[in-house]
Amino acid sequence: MQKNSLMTTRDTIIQVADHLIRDKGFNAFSFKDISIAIGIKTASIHYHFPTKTDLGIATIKGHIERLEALKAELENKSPLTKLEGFFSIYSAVKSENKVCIVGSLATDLHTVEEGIQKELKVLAEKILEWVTEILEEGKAKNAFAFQVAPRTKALLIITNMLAIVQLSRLTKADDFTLLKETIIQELKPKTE
Amino acid sequence: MQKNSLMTTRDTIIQVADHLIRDKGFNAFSFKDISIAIGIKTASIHYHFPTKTDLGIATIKGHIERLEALKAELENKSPLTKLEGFFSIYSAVKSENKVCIVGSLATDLHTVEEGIQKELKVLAEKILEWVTEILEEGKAKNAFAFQVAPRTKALLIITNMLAIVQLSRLTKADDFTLLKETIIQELKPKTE
DNA sequence: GTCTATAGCAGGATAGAC
DNA sequence: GTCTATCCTGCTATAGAC
Repeated sequence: MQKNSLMTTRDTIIQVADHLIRDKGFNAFSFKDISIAIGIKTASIHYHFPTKTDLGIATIKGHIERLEALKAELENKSPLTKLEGFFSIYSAVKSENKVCIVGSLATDLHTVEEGIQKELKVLAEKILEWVTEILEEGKAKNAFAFQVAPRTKALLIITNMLAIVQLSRLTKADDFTLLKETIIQELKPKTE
Repeated sequence: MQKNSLMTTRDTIIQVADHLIRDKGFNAFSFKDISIAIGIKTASIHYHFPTKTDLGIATIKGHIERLEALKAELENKSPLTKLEGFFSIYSAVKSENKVCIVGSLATDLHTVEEGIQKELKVLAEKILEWVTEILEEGKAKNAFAFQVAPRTKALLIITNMLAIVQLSRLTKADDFTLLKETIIQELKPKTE
């Protein structure tokens, strides 16, 4: 990863940290990794982020911002387009064989400071709310058919995505695409 | 966790390591943690397991053994009983607010040595095979109804379990039970 | 804002006594 | 099989020059 000249050093650090967390986990990445990746000394990283916790929080906040932006961008689109937009996040994750930030930090939850835990809970709730809304709208418009409560269906779909990027590191990378397409297919109303 | 006098020191170390990995992650637990938990010095742990990798491999092998034992124990039971047996693994995980060993190590996969990666792949494949078999049998006996291929349905169900123990650390602990019961309900054939 | 230098600590691992 | 003592490495973080 090379520092893009259009980005601030601060944002570049966050971007590299994000990739490292999702590739190796929060406890396995070091300031040295970032230092090497962007050609800056570790002491300089501390100027932008006094502690590793600060960097972790900023990384999660970045995800929240991008999620809000995606949601706003798709506001007037169809429920199916919205859901595909949500899935596109995980397609990008899988294309690099990384994992979802929520899954990565949830497994490390009991080792990170409270600031990170709190911010992660905000992100998880926002994801769950958005997918629930998409499913509710889809059902109301007969774009989707499912029997359980929208929030329950959202949990089922989110857990499918969150875990398949992890599990397909061990089974087959293709299993990601298989699940993504199966989920969309099963949501379509049966024409009888 | 206290050393049970009926267990060998070796097995006690594995048991503690397993809990630590699923609570904090492989990179966050230390020999010192085990040392404190069972009242033995870290150097003594190295007598049983020369390296941390050796301990990690032994921990995964323990899971494989218990999975095979559970599978054998349920061999002559109904598909529903088998599936509930599989879910009981995750109920136990969730009751301690820990996560599945597969998810924990999959997120750390790129930081562990090849021996651990290989053993984890064996475990993941065995889980996938078993659940696929249960679903195939259940469909053949009209105990379960589902539209997709058994292996695909197994992936959907396993990812639900694997991720809900992670995600419900952030949303609600009850979400685990909600998903478990929803999955069983949805598998039941519709009586029309 | 980035650097050099270093403090201070914790980790995995080993040697050798008992 | 467990102990004490220690090595070496890598980590987060800080001080102070430029």
